[in-house]
Amino acid sequence: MKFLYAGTPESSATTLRELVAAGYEFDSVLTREDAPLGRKRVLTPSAVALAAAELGIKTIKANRLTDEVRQQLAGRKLDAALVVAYGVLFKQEDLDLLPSGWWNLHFSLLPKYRGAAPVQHALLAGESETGLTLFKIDTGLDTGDILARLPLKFELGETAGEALHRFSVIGATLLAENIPKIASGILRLEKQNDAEATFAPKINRSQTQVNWHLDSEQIERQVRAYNPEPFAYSSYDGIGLQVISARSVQLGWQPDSGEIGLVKTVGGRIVVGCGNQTSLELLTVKPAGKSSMTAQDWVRGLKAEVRFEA
RNA sequence: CGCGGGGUGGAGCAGUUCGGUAGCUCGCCGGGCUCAUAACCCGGAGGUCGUAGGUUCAAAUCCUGCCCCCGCAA
Repeated sequence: MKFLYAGTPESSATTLRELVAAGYEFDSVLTREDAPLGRKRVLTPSAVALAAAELGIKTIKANRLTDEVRQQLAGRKLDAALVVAYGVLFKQEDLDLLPSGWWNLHFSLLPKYRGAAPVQHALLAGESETGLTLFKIDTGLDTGDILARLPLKFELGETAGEALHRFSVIGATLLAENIPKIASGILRLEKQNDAEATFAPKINRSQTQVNWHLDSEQIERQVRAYNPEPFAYSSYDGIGLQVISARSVQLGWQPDSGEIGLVKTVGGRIVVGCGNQTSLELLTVKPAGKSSMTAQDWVRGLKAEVRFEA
């Protein structure tokens, strides 16, 4: 049985490493093409490409399956593919290439949170629980028939990055358990109920600015969901500031509507006034142009009182 | 050459415009006060001012090259 592994980001690379460490072998890896990254626009391979190189697995880089890529895949006589966050939809002719099918590990309990950012959206929604779903890929967006589901709880204060890493490790064991089934072809699949579907589109930077009029609990969720990418941010006096970590607190200060966005120090802790008389304690922060620092350090260097643009 | 911010005792900042040997808020060490403390008081250690070179009687501060960190944009 020859398997292909397809994926792109860090969490997918984690799953790949775990599987290989557990003794599973892949004929080849499919990942996105190198992309220009950072200030210097250096052409950078994806996390999965790096992992594959490290593990010595043949790598095919493609942002979509062209005829050439299809020929390459066909030439390798693959049986099935495990897909973890590859970031590309497949056409029927792509799916037909592999006799035992393409299987996707998705980071939610489908049909909820279909799309690119399921963990982030589950956090935003304040879910205490989400999970993993392994399904057979069809031409829709996370609409295929389900082979296995595994519910998972978020840990207290967990960020999207932390959850993603944890889930990708657990995901490797879920895949490992099901690889024999896929290989045997003896499968019992369950259809998704499309009526219950919800969507988790890619996080857009325009939505990550903190709206201090919201309840602090809601803002805390955003801070966690947008960490480590792209981070919730706010600004004051034209200076941008990323909120790396924060938590909703009750410290006896009930900010009125005129104090929304105001930064105060209460008992040595740095607190921002939010909507409905709630307040958010800033823990770690990164002012534009600076490295990340504790909120205390940030305030220590300020010259005057700060009020965030709400 | 996409735009921009920054590198000053362990941390965050000031000082750079108008050169004259380093300051603030913390942390740390020691002592005191207190039932006690993240509070307060007293004392102390700790800095090649990113780096290389230049100008000058004198450079954190002026000039030139280089390195590193970061925000935006992509």
